Formats: sequence, structure tokens, C-alpha cells
Amino acid sequence: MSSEEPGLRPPQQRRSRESLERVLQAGATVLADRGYDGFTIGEVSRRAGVSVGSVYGRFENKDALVYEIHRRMLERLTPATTDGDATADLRAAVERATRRLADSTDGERALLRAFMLRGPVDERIAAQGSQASQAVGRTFKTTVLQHREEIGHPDPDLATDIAYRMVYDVLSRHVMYGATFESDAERTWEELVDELAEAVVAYLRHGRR
Amino acid sequence: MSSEEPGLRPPQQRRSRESLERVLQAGATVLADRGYDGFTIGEVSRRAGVSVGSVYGRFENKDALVYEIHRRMLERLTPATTDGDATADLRAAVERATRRLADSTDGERALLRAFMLRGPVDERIAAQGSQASQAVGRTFKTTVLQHREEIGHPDPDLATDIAYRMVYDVLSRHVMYGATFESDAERTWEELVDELAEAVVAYLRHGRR
Amino acid sequence: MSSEEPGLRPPQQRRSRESLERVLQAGATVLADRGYDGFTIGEVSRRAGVSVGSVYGRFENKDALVYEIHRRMLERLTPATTDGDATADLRAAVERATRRLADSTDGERALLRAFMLRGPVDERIAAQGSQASQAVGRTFKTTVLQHREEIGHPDPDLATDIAYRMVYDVLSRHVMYGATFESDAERTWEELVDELAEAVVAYLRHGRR
Amino acid sequence: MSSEEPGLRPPQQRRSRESLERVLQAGATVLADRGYDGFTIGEVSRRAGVSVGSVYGRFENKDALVYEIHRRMLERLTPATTDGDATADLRAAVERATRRLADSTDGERALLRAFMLRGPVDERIAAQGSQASQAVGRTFKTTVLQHREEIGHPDPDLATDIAYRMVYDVLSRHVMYGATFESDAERTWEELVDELAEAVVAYLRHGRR
DNA sequence: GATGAATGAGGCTTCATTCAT
DNA sequence: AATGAATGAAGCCTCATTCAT
Repeated sequence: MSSEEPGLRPPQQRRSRESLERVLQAGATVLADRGYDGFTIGEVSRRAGVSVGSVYGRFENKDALVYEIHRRMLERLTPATTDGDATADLRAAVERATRRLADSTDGERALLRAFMLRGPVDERIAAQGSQASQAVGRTFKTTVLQHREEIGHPDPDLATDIAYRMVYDVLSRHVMYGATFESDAERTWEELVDELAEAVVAYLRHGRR
Repeated sequence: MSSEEPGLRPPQQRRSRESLERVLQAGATVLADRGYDGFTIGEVSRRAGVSVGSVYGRFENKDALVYEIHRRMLERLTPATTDGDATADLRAAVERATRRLADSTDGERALLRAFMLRGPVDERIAAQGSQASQAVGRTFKTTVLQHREEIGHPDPDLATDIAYRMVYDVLSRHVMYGATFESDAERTWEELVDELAEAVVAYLRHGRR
Repeated sequence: MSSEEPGLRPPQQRRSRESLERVLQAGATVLADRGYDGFTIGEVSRRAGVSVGSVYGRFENKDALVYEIHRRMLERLTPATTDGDATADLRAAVERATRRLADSTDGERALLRAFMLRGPVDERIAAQGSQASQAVGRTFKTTVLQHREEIGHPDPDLATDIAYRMVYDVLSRHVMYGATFESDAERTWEELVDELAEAVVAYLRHGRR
Repeated sequence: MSSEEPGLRPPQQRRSRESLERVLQAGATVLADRGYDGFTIGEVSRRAGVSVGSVYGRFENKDALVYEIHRRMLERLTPATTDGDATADLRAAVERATRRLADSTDGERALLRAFMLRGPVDERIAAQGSQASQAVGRTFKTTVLQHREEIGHPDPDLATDIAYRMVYDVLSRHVMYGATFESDAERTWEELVDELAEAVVAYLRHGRR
């Protein structure tokens, strides 16, 4: 399938590798600063201090460059996720999982935002992003389900899935739109993280009627 | 402020009103079908069966057309919201408020999606959208806070705000990305609505530690 | 010849005549204010408070309107020119002729400017303008040549022609470009008029070598 | 000031310099042949045998191209002007200065015409043109004022300034409108030059009344 | 006659991609 | 390999003119 092709032409020499990195770095900066609309090959080549032709020497086309920047961002966002550490109870598990999810976006929010806006328009971005989000989700859920017995909801798997969505979606929206879009009450990132954990704990714990 | 001007040139003849509606309708369809990127004046004029100049006879520029489509969508989305109806208890209130929010998107999801993606890039869309979301939010919160005494959270206003964000953000994300983005478990709109209400009730009710 | 056709459709009714005048007046104002580039039928119709179609009901096309505005301006600029009044001597004749030329532009400078810039691009404007300028020139020369015996130049007709050009061209340029274009010394209209007369007198009087 | 920026993107390769020259040359030809109204990027690119994009690769926008053509024309028109050569008397000085001014337009009249018509509409053209004209004027006046003692006019500086305007304006008008606009007597360039010098000499020499 | 809506050619500009050097 | 110049399709917008009402 063509969607499987990397579009990245592997570098052969030392200088090549450096220039490749410069292009990727510049590309990420452009995306973060000016969004996808401001992301032109010309702008990237200018910021990278590399010629347009050189960019095309590295990447088959613009999309391939975007995908690679995306891929690398996701790599940084979803680390090895060695999540072995046990947790004392459901609350502790939820808090840790939530915090970990929140922290993973540190320093990448502007770039993440650009891709979040691009996903719905570009299937491949969506697919890559979805995959990563699901991986993160599995970790989240695994951590939380360590305390399955504390969960009062009749369908713990469903509840945990919903819980993950709540956390993920509220944080995502904050990344995309900022602190006050849907409400005039400004909420900091920290507040959101704390309250989301609180909400999730309450939701998971309580028995149905 | 000049940024407040509508940019819509009011029609003065019958023929003209019809063509205005055709343009708006075609514009909404294009946005829904192909997103903002596919939204060109040429495409709109083609679908509306109207010349390019005609579009400009009605709208100052492309943005003015987009804003007007947005404005009308928001008008449909946020009805008079006479929300007088009392509710029996917190659960009933949350369920009604959540359902109402969810239902308001019926039939407009594709268009809504286009604007949700445009907001972060276009301040005016963001401002209009935010205003509407906040209005909806006030109704949601008012309904829920009718049962303030049932709320166990030490700060009921904060909790209600967070609750609204959870509902709004999960549903929004579903509109933007579909059923399976961040989780591989496909969730229907209905499931989401029900479980979100459940989660909110649990969150609001439970006393802190 | 098509260049002979007036392009003006004669008005039949009272209201018609009024609206015709409004169009011509508005057209002159637009030309004076915004130059030929800003002269669009839309703008004229807006300022005249008359529909676009109405303008075309009066004038075959944009050019015909421009020509008519031009024609009327020239009519005002070049009055019956009954120049019978005798003058005492060459100096008096030159001064009167120069002053009369200068005064004829009063209150029309902005409009005149627009047409002076249009002439070189539009043959018909050039022809009409040239004809008027030549008529004015004949009066100027006739007045001056009343004192042919005072003229020292071996070819009085040539000299008078050159004299007219000097006066006409310096004043024209002042109308087109303002007080300081070709020199940093700002010269008022009055200064120019006085010194031009002085120069012309000196030129005409002096015998050759 | 940003209005001072050239808007010309400096060429870096041999090929590019050639194409730059072709564009400038074609641009000048278009302006000379069809005036500013006929000066479209499409027409220039066609005549230069170069793509539209290529023009924009070299110039920020249409105006920048026009300004550069103007700048180069002025450069050719106003040479180093080392005017050291002494003159025998006022007449010789005036004749030389007038002739030099007249000669400077050789071979550029059509292009000059286009810019003379553009100046009143484009401030930057006006400013550049005015500056050049004033520089030429200073040379003219310096040459003439070498013989200040021959000047009978009570204010030699004023008179010299007026003299320059007469020469400049009559020649300019001839460039813009041709030989017969304001008079039906056709005057050749040579005749104008000779008579203007004659007139200026007479004007400067004669004592006031 | 009057109105103003509709038309569409034409002008400016951008940018992904190719290709000569 | 690297460079950056060249290409041209495509998008936005204007405005003279026509024509249905």
C-alpha cells in the first residue's frame, strides 16, 4: 500500500544526517509557530538554512515531511511507557495515569496542536495519532484496572474507557483552544488535571443506583 | 469595531434573497463535505449555480461568507434555550442538560466539525464559537445547579464547570474525530451521552475524601 | 466615424434631466477625488444616488460618461473668450493673458488633473483637451500679438507660441504634480503666474543678439 | 522605513541574473509600449519569456518591479553629472544646461512618459522622480549661476529656479503629450530646446523695469 | 425608464514541485 | 548531493456591462 511507504529518503553521510535533523527541527518549529497553513516548504528551507531542493532530496514531498515530524513527535510523547510501578489504590492509580498523560504533552503543546488540527483532514496523521493515543490509553487503562475491584461501575472496562476519553478529550481541547473556550471560567492546566482525576475516581468508584 | 461589521450586503430583491440562500446553503455543504481547505469561492459558486461575482455581490469577501455560515449554524445550534422546566433531582437535571447539548448537534455535525477545526486558526470563528459554547454552558450549569444541595463537591461551581467541560469536550472530540480515535473501543453517540451523564452525576454527588 | 458619436442618450423627462446632472456631478467628484483609477461606474452610481443601470441608460458606456464630464469641464474652462478688451502695451497684454489662463483653472484643478493624466492614454480625451488648449492658446496669442511691434524676436509668431507653451506647461505641471516636484523651492501659484509673465515679456521684447 | 525596502530579491546564480535582466527589459518595453495600464505581470512574463512565478521569484510584487524599472531609468537619466566644465558666459551656460537636460531623455522618452503619468498616482514614483529632477535641477542652476553677475533679475535664485521649471516643464509636456497638444503649431524637440534657451537668457538678463 | 443582481474575463499572488547547474 | 531558479495551476477579488423584474 502506498500509505505504507515512508517517503523518507535515508541519509547516507554525516553532513546529510545533520541537515536532515535541521529540516525536521525547522519543520516542527514552523508548525508550532504558524500552524499547518504557514507550513510551506519555502519557509522550512529558510528556517533550516537548507535549500528547497535539499528538502526534496530528503522527503518525497511535503506530506512525507509532515508525517515524519509527526512520527517523531509521537515517539517523544509516548515513551517506552514502562509502567510497571504498582499503585496503592484506585485513586493513586488514576492520579498517576492522569498526571502522566498530562505531563507527556509538556513542551510540545504548540506542535501537538498543529497536528490535532490536521488529523481530521489528513487520514495518515489521524491514523498515526490514533494509534499513539490508543497506546497511551492502554497504559492508562491498565494502570487504572489494577484496582478493578474498587470500581463500582457494572462494566469496568467501559467505564475505564470513558474515563480515559474524558481525561484525554478535556486535556486535548485545552491544548487546541486554550483555557476559556467553552467556559468563561479560566482553568489552568493543573486545575484541570486535579479535577479530572477527582471526577474519574468518583465515576469509577460509585456503584450504579 | 470594524471587526464587528458583518460584511454581508443585504439583498433588496426577491431574486437576490433566493440566490443569497443558495450561496449560504452551498457554502455550508462545501464546508461540511470538503472542510475549510476545500472551501473556495469557485467551488461554492459552482455548487450554488451562481457566478463568482454574484457571491461577491452578497459578501464582502470569503471570510464574510464563512462568518455568516457560522453565525447561522450557531443560531440553529443554540435555540432560544428557554430552559424553565424544573427537574426532579440532580440526576434528572444532568441527564436532561447533557442530552440537550448532545441533541443540539443533530444534523449539523459535519459542518460543526469544519468550524471546530477552523476556530483555532481564525479568531473571529473562535470568538463567535466560544460565545455560543459559553451560552450553552450557562444553561447547562444553571440546570444542574438547581440541585446544588445534592452536590458533594466542596466547590459546586467549579465542579459544575468541570462537568460541563467533560461533556462538551468528549462530545466535541467525537464530532471532530469520530468514534474511535483515542480508544479502539468504538463508542456510539448514545453510549457517550449516557455514560457522560453517569460520570457527571457521580462526580458531583460524591463528597470529597 | 464611431469617434463622432456622442454616446450620450438625451434625456426626455424632467426627472431624467436631474438624474443626468447628478451622474455628471458625481462623476466629476469621483474623478477629482480618486482619479481615473478610482472612477468606477459603481462608485459613481453610489455617489449620485442612482442605479448602475440608470447610468447606462444615460451613457452608452463608461467612456461616454468620461467624455461628457470632460466636455463640460472644458466648456467651463474655456468661456466665450470674448477678448475684445484692448491692452495698453505688451506687458499688460501678457499679464492679462497669463492671468486669464491661470484663473480659468480655479476650482477645477483636481478634475483637470485627472484629465491631464488621462489624455496621454485616451485619444479622445487628448483630442478634446488639445482642441480646447489650442483655442485658449489662440486667444492668448491674439492678445499678445496686439503688440507685435514691441516684440524683438525675429519670428514673433514662433516666439508667441513658445511663450504660450511656457506658461501653459508650467501651470499644467503645477496642477498635475504640485508645488515642489522638479525643484525643492516651493512656488505658489501666484509667484508662478507673476514670474512667467515677467519671463515672457523679457523673451518677447529682447532683440536677437 | 519599510517603504524604503527594495522588494527586489537579489539573484544568486548566473541564470537568474539573465532572467532578471530579461524581466526588467521586458517590463520597460511594456511600460513604454502600453503604459502602466497595459503593464500586467502576465504581459511582462510573456514578453520576457519567463513564467509568472519567476517574476515573483525576483520581485516581491508588481510595484517592486515597477519601482526597480523606474530606479534604473533614473540612473540612466541622471548620470554622474560631473559638470565641472566652465562656460564662457550666461548664454553658453544656459544653452549647455538646457541641451544637457534635453539630451538626457534620449531613447527613453516612451518609458519616461509612462512614469511621468504614474507619478501623480504613486507616491513612491513621485518621490523618486522628484528627487532625480531636483538633482538635475541643481546642476542646471549651478551651471547657470556661474554667471550670476550677468543676471539682471533682482532675485537671481528665484529667476533661475523659474527658468529651470520652464525648461523642464515644456520638455516634459512634450514628452508626455507630443508636439502639438497645446498649440497647433508643431514644434520639434530641437526648436523647443533652442527657443527655451533663448527665452531663459532673455529672462535672466533683463533688468527689472 | 429605473433598479440592482448576475456575469465572467482578467489581474495579482502563492507555493508544491521540478530541474539545470 | 546541493542549490535555488523556474514553472504554472489555482485561489482571491474587481468591475464593465447586461438583463430580468
